[in-house]
Amino acid sequence: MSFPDIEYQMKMIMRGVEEIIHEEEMRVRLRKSLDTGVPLRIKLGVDPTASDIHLGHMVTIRKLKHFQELGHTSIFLIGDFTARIGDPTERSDARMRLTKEQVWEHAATFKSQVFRILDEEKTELRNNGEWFDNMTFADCLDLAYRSTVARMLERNDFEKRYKEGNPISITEFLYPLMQGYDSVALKCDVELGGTDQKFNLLAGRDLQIQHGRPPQIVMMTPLIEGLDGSKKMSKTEGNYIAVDDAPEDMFGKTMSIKDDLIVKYFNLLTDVDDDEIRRCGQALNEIEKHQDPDDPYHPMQIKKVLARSIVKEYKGSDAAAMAEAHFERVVQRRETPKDVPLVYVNLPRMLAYEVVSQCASTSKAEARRLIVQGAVRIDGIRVSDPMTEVDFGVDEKGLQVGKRKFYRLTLKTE
RNA sequence: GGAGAGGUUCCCGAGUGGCCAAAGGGAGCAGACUGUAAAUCUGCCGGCGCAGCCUUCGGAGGUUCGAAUCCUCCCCUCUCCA
Repeated sequence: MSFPDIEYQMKMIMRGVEEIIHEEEMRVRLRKSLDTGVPLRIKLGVDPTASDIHLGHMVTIRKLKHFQELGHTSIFLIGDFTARIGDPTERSDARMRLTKEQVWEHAATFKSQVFRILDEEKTELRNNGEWFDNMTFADCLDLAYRSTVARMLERNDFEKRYKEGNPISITEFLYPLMQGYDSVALKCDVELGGTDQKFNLLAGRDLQIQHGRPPQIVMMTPLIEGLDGSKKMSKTEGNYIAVDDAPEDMFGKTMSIKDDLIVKYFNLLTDVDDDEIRRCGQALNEIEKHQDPDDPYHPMQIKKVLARSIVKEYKGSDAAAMAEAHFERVVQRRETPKDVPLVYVNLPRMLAYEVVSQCASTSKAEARRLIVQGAVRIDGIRVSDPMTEVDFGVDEKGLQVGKRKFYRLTLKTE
């Protein structure tokens, strides 16, 4: 196996990396693999605690991909076992325990999402149940012996929870050790993670040394802010763009990020080259010079480029183009989208709120509110009385609820 | 094992016998505005056959005309002592 020269590799690897421990070790490792022709082993572990992979995960997954493209061995580790304990990172209270079944369900959907980006052929897909499932209690004690309570309490998450009188389960103390042991078991040269993972990542180095192996290099990527613009993108916050989102949603959600985040998103989620990103950043700092909406450096145009490249990466160019057209049509021009789902109704005449409740699957109270608030249009005409009667004749009726939900209604005929 | 504190609607958190479907904040939704699904402002924010009724304040019983609020038992969490 041959690899590109070290400086080229470093450039690829280091893009968007916030911290590396240690850069010099990385060079030494790369040198060695270049000399011996043996690829490095790069690990990224993800616990299947939820079924959606979102762009926050993709920052590290894309990094894994970069290594893969350079010819190294990318290991995607599914934490099927650790998911049942829960990573205490950034938690303010103990996690709910998941059952084995839930975990496997999530894991299955993970794979399909991850391999949109990673080359399945070249990826070493592992799960940590491989070694943890068969550990004896004695093995477990041996692992626990490797650290101390004081070390654990050094961690901010724990210290804070402890001080605030929130519960910390003993198993959560075990978590960093388990993640670290993954690195021992997989003989990792490098482990990737977000900056919030520092403690867990470093645990891997300690354990590797204790097992007489060279410590892994730890590479941390920045956390990416979600749609609310301040909190980190996460399932819990609901501020995320999911890999499985429909192309239009993915595009629209990207368009809704704060302007300040554009450059960061470019850096971490696209392969757009550095110079171009710099030009965009420059333009965003001088908005007054780019007031013409057709100017390619108008903030909205820049954001469209971003949205397009993100959607393209996961859904392909055609879908990206369609998503963009959809955005222009529905959001910018406030027109009805092209593909409106057809919904069958059972009765020839219904009250407006019943129609809304049925189609948009809201409660009836919610439907009434929406109507009163002016969110509902039937055939383009705003309906403001929930008790308005709607007749379903031969023709379809168009229903709009809020800005983004559209339905075509037609009477079900046997 | 002993002593104390606490578990409230999606989340945080107020409420200690009727005025409580339960303050306030966050999230969410809607309207206006906008390059934008941003920001801001305004409104909504348990359900239903909706001026009324039903379900909710860890769980199960009980007291009372009436309970998130009082009593009993149970479950869970935290703190201190051992």
